[in-house]
Amino acid sequence: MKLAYVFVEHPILHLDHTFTYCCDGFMLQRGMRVLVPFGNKQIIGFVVRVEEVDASYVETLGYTLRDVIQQIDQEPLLNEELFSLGEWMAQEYLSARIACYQCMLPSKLKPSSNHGHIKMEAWVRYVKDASVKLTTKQQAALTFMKEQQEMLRASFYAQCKSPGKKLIELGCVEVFEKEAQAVLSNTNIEEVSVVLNKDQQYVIQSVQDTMEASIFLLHGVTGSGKTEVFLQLAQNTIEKGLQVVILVPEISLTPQMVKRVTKRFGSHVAIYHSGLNAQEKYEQYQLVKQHKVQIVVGTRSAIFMPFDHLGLIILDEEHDSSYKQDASPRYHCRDIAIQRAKFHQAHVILASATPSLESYARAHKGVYKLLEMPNRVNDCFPDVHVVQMKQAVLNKESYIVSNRLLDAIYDRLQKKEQVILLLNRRGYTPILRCISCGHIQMCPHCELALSYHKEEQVLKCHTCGYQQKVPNHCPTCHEASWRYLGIGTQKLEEFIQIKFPQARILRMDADTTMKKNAHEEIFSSFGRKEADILLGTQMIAKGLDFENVTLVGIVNADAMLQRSDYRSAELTFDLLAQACGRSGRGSKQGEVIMQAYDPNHYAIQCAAKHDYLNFFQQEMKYRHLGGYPPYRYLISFVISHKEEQYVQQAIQYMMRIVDKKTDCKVLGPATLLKLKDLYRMRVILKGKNQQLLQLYAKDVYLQHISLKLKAKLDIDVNPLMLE
DNA sequence: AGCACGCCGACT
DNA sequence: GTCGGCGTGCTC
Repeated sequence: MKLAYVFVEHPILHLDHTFTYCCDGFMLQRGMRVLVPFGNKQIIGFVVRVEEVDASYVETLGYTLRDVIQQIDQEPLLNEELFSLGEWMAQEYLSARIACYQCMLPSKLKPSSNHGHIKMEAWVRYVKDASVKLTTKQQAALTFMKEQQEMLRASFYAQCKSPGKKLIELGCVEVFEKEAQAVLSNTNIEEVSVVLNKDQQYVIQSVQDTMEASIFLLHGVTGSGKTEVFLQLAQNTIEKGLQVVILVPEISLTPQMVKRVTKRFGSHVAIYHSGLNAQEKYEQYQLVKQHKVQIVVGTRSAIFMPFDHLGLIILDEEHDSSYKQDASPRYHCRDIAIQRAKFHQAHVILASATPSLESYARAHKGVYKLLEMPNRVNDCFPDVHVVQMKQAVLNKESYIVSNRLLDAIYDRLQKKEQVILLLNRRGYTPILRCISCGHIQMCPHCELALSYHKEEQVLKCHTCGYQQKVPNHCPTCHEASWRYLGIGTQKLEEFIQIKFPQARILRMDADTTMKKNAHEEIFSSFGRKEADILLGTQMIAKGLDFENVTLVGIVNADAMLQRSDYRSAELTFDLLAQACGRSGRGSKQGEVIMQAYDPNHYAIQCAAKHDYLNFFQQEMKYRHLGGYPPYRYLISFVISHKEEQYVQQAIQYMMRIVDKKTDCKVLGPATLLKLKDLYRMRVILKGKNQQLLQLYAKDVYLQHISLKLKAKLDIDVNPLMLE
């Protein structure tokens, strides 16, 4: 008797073990999907092992064996490398194995009941010559098909019209079904003769001269020509017959990377990101699996593409937090990249102008090889001015935009140069407060103030999406007077428009980029100089290259510093440094103006001086004192439920377990803000030994499951956000 | 995650 | 006396 051990489709920890089915009569292999009975439902399972046993063994199982209903795949979906990667992820991030396998596959191949069907297309192919006499046109059509062998039916009809149909009737040409395939980019490969500068040559040489597979940290300032280095190394790798993956944080924000790679490598490139629909993703996936492309450019999930001879992994903007998945399995793309590179003996290049402290610390210790590109291609950094906003307000200047920044904007408008204004807050004003009683309008589902959006005349919750009309009267004291506190992108736009009525302004934030391709439209419109000022949230600070931009204004440079997160200084520095990189990329000198209430903070000072190393050293001191990463590892546990008492209960059980653990520190329990009607509490384990922490965490979740508590437990290994 | 089984309140 | 609430437990 043949048994199949399968994981079922539900990604929950207490189903994270195999279920055994009889699979006599099926040709099953590890890595195939099957339809199985589960309770009184039929669901998808993922086979991990097939075993031949004798009938007597089945008696000892203690449960009645049921039969596999249907075999879904004829070939395994995952190879051994990806299989063990999934297992490793489950251990590393304490998540259900099936969740790991699911996130490695495009949704059409996912072991889950709601996977869509693969699109088929009708094709025709040549079969045989005719046994009867053909007309001249029919003969011509047949000769044509004989040369083509096969083609899309629609194209065949368009080409050969009714003689073609006759050939099908005669059986000379037959119709068959074939999976729809991605059309490869037919961009003409641009012949380039790039002159590399010294830094670029040095980096390329260093990587190429390193024989054993290594991890490099490429620290290159914005505008230092990193992309050209990637392209050269990719070229070199595919010439050796190996595959390349280039990872970017978000495709919609980095259209220029895609453009440059496709220009250079044309039809050798697959693009993979969340903007594609399920069919498109499936087609791109197949391109890699069938070796039709050698290079993939994509976001986080592209790291799971079915490579089988990977030679180079590039993680651009490696510090970016979108590399971390914020749902289970909470993996970091960097970890996966390193893991896969280890298997393939491939190089990894982590690149950033502002590397994460973790990566830079490792490079310092020699775990990663540090490569520096300290110079800009055009050899000049923008001038940076920090405006002390306290002083500006005392001078009776506007509290939104100081005179210094207004003057600079005026100057650029005169010179027909472009301006980018950054304000990390969307909406009109973030808070609506009653003048007479001080009541603040809150979200009914979250413990957060609602933001006022003037355009739509509504109050929005930026966390859960709740919306309501602005109430006429204060619900507490029934007065009809509101005060609008703070400033968002809508209000900034209005303010700037009043100050500069002739200026053409583009606003870019979550509200203006709702629909597909909105990012690209806004960027390309700005690139065509259809606007003078681009203003928006942090999404405008990343990776863009507009040579006519000579002024970047950061309206509230220190807003992020007010957050309590241990990474707030790092995030502030990153944002400011990235924003500085947007100015003066062309031939003209660039300028950056930062407005801050606390201009002496080292994050602002270091960003203003383009001094990463100084920032790194100061921030490391702070992390050392506070016992934060990269000196310690963290694992966070969040308990949530609609009813507060169940959260309390689960936390108490958890505290009893973690309090007994040695060699680690327990932080909390801390009560988090209620979000989406869920009460939440968090406990953090902190320690020097990551493996030990993971062991403890496993213990916590096993006990949590066995106690059958109502509250939900969420585990995050190496959390990036503690707020 | 579903879903059936099981024990206590408002209805014909 | 029954219909149905959602609490508890199981799924190879």
